[in-house]
Amino acid sequence: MTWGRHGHGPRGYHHGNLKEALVRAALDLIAKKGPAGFTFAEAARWAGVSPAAPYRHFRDRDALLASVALQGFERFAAMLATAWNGGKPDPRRAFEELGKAYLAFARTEPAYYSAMFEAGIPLHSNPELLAASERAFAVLRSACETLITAMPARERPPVLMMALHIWAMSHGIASLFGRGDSARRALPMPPEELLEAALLIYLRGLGSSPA
Amino acid sequence: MTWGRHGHGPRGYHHGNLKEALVRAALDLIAKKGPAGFTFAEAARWAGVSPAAPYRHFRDRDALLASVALQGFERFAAMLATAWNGGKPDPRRAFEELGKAYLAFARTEPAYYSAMFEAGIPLHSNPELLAASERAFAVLRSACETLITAMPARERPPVLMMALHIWAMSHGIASLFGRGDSARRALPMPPEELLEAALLIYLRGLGSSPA
DNA sequence: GACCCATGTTAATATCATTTACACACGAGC
DNA sequence: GCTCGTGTGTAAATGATATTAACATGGGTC
Repeated sequence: MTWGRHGHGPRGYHHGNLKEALVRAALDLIAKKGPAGFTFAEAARWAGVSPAAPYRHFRDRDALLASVALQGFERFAAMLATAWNGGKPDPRRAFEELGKAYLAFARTEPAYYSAMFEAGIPLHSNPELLAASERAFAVLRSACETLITAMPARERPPVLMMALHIWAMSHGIASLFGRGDSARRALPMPPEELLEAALLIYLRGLGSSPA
Repeated sequence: MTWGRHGHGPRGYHHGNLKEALVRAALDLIAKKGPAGFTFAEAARWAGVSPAAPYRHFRDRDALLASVALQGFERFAAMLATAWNGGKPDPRRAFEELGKAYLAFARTEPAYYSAMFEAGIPLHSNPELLAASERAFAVLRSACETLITAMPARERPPVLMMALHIWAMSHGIASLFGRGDSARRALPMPPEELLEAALLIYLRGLGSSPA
């Protein structure tokens, strides 16, 4: 009962999958023209339905964007969790993988990333969205927790602070330098290395590394 | 020859200051409804001219946005330079002031900040804009240089890398947590403290701080 | 004092978001 | 098998927007 609907081939009066198709269409359009260039009507066209059809599934344009962001946060959390992999083989290496995964997501899924962080969607207006973003952040936080417990008690920073620092650094690098073609600035090194170096320095600053 | 033009009082056929008035109007509108909600027509209305008038001064909507961003980068650079103040009274303290100034700008001038970093304007399409952003970055970079020269030769990191790290961290905190009302997340501490702590840890990680 | 050009205006086109009234179709119940 | 109801689409209408083209104004120049 699920077609694919990319504009080819006829279909009945009912689409069968409009909601999902619209999310995918939004992704493609955002990827192509940025979150601002994305248009409700064009998403409908791409899904092969009339301009009014999307309103049966989303209250308005922002609701569709929020849906994209929600799915984005879910995949983001999953990708981060996979990279962290419970801290194996060892926390430090897993932590590096986590950082790489963060940038990889921003680079390979710029549309999701845009919807999540740049579309200006108020997280607080949507409990599901907020919860999904919390789940993604929780991965980072728990990774920090693991790293912290491996530190001498005297050096342990507040978990939340450390997690926020890591997140801010990752997000900063991702949004300033981490996008494929629309990178805001030329870099002397790939973003991954920049982040890796930052994490090393930061962790050393916490005192968790043998000089 | 410069009025104020806020919709009050008559004016002749010519405005006299349209270009500047439009930039200011754009600022107000962006502040009020985000860069996406800003509309060319509304800016014209606010300036008291017909919807077509702005086209005499800006190629299109994006050009106006770029103008706002340009002015933003200029003020940003000036504000950062003032905060850094040549590294006085001493580099470490001045560096902290620099960080605070970064966040203060994002908080007190969210409209500029949005136009500069979130409106999706391609820096490369506009040499002036690129140059202005370079000037702002140069302040940060030169501050890093000063701090680095004060470090033991053995510990000195690459200037550019350090500047990029600081910028990314500041930008990350500013965009994730640093906006007045639209803050994306509740924080256990003010953004300024979060950034200050991050900078301390980072600098310690570089080895520039006496343990 | 006539003219030019920068700067505004009006009018027109095309596209959007969004709403309302209407159409179809599949499934529940008979 | 038939009928009705609800979930999904469609068509048409409204009001706003971006952008362009043709026309208007008026201050400054020669």
